[in-house]
Amino acid sequence: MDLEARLHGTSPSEHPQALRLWLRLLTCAQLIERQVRASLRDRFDTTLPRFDLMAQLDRRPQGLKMNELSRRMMVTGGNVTGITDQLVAEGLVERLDVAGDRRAFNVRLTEPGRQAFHDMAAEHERWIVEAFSALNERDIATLHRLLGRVKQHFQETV
Amino acid sequence: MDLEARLHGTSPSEHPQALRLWLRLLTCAQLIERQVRASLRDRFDTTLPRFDLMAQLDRRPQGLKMNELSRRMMVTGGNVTGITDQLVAEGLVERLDVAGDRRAFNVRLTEPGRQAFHDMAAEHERWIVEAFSALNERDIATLHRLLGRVKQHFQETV
DNA sequence: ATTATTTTCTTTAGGTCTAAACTATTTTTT
DNA sequence: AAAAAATAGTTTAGACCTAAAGAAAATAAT
Repeated sequence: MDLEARLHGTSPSEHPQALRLWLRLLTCAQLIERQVRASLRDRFDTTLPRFDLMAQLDRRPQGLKMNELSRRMMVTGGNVTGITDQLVAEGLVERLDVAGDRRAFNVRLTEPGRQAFHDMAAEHERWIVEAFSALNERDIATLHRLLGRVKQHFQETV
Repeated sequence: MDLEARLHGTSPSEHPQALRLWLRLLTCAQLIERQVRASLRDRFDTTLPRFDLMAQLDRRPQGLKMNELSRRMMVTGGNVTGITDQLVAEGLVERLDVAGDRRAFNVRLTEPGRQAFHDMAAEHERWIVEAFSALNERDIATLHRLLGRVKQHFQETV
């Protein structure tokens, strides 16, 4: 019983296939995201936004500026401020002054933060692999390619 | 610039394809959902949860009970209470007593609510068709089928 | 029949997110 | 150089959502 239920009982042609696809896409995303959130909470006592922010930082030893984090995480700046505050309070990331711009700073993982992230990331990866384990490599590649077209079209036209 | 940015600069094999697929799926869902939310606000001065609740009710003239709405919308009961309260206040839905169970009631679209929903739904459908317009019918069917497997696997194992 | 359990819905407390207003700084224009 | 505009980040008000506790009614167990 989920979002797609609202289409039950209608003839297949009554709604465009695109609408059915949208509800299914949303259902899949919500199911997986919900499970990841619950697991992060149960296993590591943390949240998805915190994990996401650390993931963005993991590959940049020099850190990222707040607005870069905001763009990459697809959330508002105010939101990044709040999440960063939490992580700073826990000692997992730090704010560093940017030379030549006193408005900005770089946010960077601390060493404990990097270690904590790696522990979480390894497990997170297993959850995701499991979530898609009904598909073989070829199916995954197909999905990835088709969704790539959706994403590109969206970014070109909006 | 989006969620997938966190994978840039890593070799393709460093992360499982499943992880790359997950970030792309999430990005697509967020891009589309965000656009739908903004359009619902700009065009109809309403929100996605309100639209979703009305969509669930549209096909059931007799209405749905709160817990049925909660399951179908994939949100908590308390949340449904709040959204329903708003819609009742606006005269778009109504609570009706259930014969033989004084705890429950059916939530049903009023006639103005049904009309308002149909107006919104027609436009909503166009937004979604546009969002997936980079794909042909066959691609859409493929995506729908593969995501169906993901959904089914998830519901079987979790 | 009475008690215990379950079901249905609401309330509460708290976390998350957004949009918009705000502060401080930098860049551009004049 | 001074004013205007843009940029970086924070704060605020409010909508949304959850988990957990609570209230009322129905069902099951004894």
